Amino acid sequence: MRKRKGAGRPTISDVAERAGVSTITVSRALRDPSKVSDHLRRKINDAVRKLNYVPHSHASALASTRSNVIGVIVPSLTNNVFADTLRAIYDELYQGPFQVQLGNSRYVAKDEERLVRTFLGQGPSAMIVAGVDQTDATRELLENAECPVVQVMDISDDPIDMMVGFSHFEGGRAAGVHLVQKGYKRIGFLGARMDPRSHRRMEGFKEALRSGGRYDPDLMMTTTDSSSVSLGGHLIEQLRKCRPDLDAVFCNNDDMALGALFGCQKAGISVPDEMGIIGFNDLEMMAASYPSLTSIRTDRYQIGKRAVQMIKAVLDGETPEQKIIDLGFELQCRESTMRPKSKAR
Amino acid sequence: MRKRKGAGRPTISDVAERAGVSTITVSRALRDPSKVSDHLRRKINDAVRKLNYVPHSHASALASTRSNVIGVIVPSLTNNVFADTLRAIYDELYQGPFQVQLGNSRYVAKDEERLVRTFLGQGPSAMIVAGVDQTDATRELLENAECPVVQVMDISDDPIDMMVGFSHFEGGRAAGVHLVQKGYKRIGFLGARMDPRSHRRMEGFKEALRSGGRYDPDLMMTTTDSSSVSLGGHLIEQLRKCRPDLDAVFCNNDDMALGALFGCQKAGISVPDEMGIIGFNDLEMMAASYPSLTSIRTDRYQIGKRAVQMIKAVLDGETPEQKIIDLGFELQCRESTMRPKSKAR
DNA sequence: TAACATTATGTTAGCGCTAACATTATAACA
DNA sequence: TGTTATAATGTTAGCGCTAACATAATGTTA
Repeated sequence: MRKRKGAGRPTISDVAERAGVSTITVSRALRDPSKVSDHLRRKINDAVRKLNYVPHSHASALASTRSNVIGVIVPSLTNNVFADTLRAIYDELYQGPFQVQLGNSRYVAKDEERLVRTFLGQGPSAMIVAGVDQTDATRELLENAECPVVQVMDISDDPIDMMVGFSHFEGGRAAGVHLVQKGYKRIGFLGARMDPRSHRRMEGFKEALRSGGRYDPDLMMTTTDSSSVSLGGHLIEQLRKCRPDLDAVFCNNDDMALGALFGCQKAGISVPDEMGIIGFNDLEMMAASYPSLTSIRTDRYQIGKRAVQMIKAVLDGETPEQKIIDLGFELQCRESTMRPKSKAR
Repeated sequence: MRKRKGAGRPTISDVAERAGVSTITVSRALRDPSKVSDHLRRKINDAVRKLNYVPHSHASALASTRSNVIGVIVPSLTNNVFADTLRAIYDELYQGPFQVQLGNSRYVAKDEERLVRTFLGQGPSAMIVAGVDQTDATRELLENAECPVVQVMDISDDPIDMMVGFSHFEGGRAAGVHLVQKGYKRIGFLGARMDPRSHRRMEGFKEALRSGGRYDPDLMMTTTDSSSVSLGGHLIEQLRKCRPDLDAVFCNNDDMALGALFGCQKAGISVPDEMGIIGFNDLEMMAASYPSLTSIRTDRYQIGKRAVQMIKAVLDGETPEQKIIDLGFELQCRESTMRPKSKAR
């Protein structure tokens, strides 16, 4: 006799038998209780509890051609910026039928493409991807995907489907304007792991310096190394070696800014008097450091939350009033750019 | 006529038809190419590429009663400690058939239980859970799970199945021994979010102080607030208010240690002369700060890597030579505990 | 060359669930 | 009261894949 054994755990028919109903009634009772009479629903729930029944999600996905999986692709698992957004996504999805399928592209476009392909292969309910700089192939895959797609962290005027983020260019520009206004003269840029978002921040920053008459290409220092606190220290040391008259830096992100602060302290350079420092993202530590560090605050948690809310709305059949949500940013001005003799105009 | 439409994408029979073989041959060619002749394998691969075929993982999981999903449950998505371990898990699983199912228990035992229940409902290939302090119900679920289970980050002598981690008690003790050896006299503890692992670190620390004759219960300061840099600053300020003679602290983790450093700098207290500071985990920033911060280095990445390797081995039918892997830790002695007039014995 | 082992491929049924239609019980109405 | 709408439940087939067995093709040995 040809028999397969299954996983051994109770199935929907075990529940049905025990409750004295058909399997489809159990199925309905679990997915949409309103479709089943109180009487049977109670019996079914009893049976479920007795048997410790858990629906088999793969079977359900196969039969319904809906997976209740939301694919999320981020470029880093260790970067706090994405961690906050991820946390929001998980929080927002905690109650409810959806499960997260998380992928780490490690800032490699080809890896992202591979992940998108794999995830789409599972017929996800929705996709969330970081950034707006997908390869053409990835874009095409996502455009043809039959599910809502949200690009997060960044915005552009050409969404695949929906977007939640803020303008990195404007964020960079705000940093530049701030340093110019504070009266700093020889203003540099420290950039690690120059991904597309960092590039746009740098471009915005440059533009601000240009309009302020403070742009000096020699002071723009970038590397493809991944960002870290120690790297911030090394880069500012290096930059100061070539250009000892440097008097302010905008750092790619907060780790670098903290590193730059330590680098200055090590070299006996006073912050903010001899060196202004501004970071990006405003991680929690920025307010707690001594001196406290100026940064551009971004609301990563809110980004994740709104992305999920948009997805839920679309899956519920609603049409979102806006496809692009710009959450903006906010300059947090702290001690690290508070020159006593500020030349604010 | 009764017809269902499916998801519209190519199925294994489309590939089979195009390649002129049966579906099972396609299935074999994809899962275990060695079982199919070169000739057919080539034709099948061509067809796969032409049709852009991606196997339907749910169908596969259902038919084979194996899901290729590895469930991972961590208490925090934003804590760097788990992020490193997670990254290792993803890296190690990147090539190969396995997919990660990630859950965030947010340090709530009941949430962990819920997640374990849900994950087991999908028939995972393996489970990785953080810590050794599961509820009885969670333990029972995992013990009865028909898959390998690895508890990570911590170790005990009573594993559910397998373990990779290190002794937090010993880590705490090492910190205590170090401060005593360095000649500090009034040694405190700053602990945020006192989860079970932090508790064990504190207990080890206390024991070291007791044997060194330096234990003072009034100097042990804990809170259930989640740890942060600013909290480290607040706590040390508070502790010093009550006990101005405090001359060293062991911090729960590195964020707190960094905060304590900033707190001291703000108050004009010199580190390490007037205050020794030691953290836990040795995040990257600890070496880069000024003064650099002493910490207990733990290899979170390795923990994740080894956990996955153990799982792979077991799934390949091997029997691991050891069920408990103690990866240990390493004291990184830096400036923050380098008293000039050290009274090392 | 017969007898048997080995390898490559195929046939069939079923994994656990739900879509689509079918049927029956119940309410609503003229 | 019979007709029809509505709600509650059931029957059947099939989602896309692979386990288990069956068969055909090839190799190996005495």
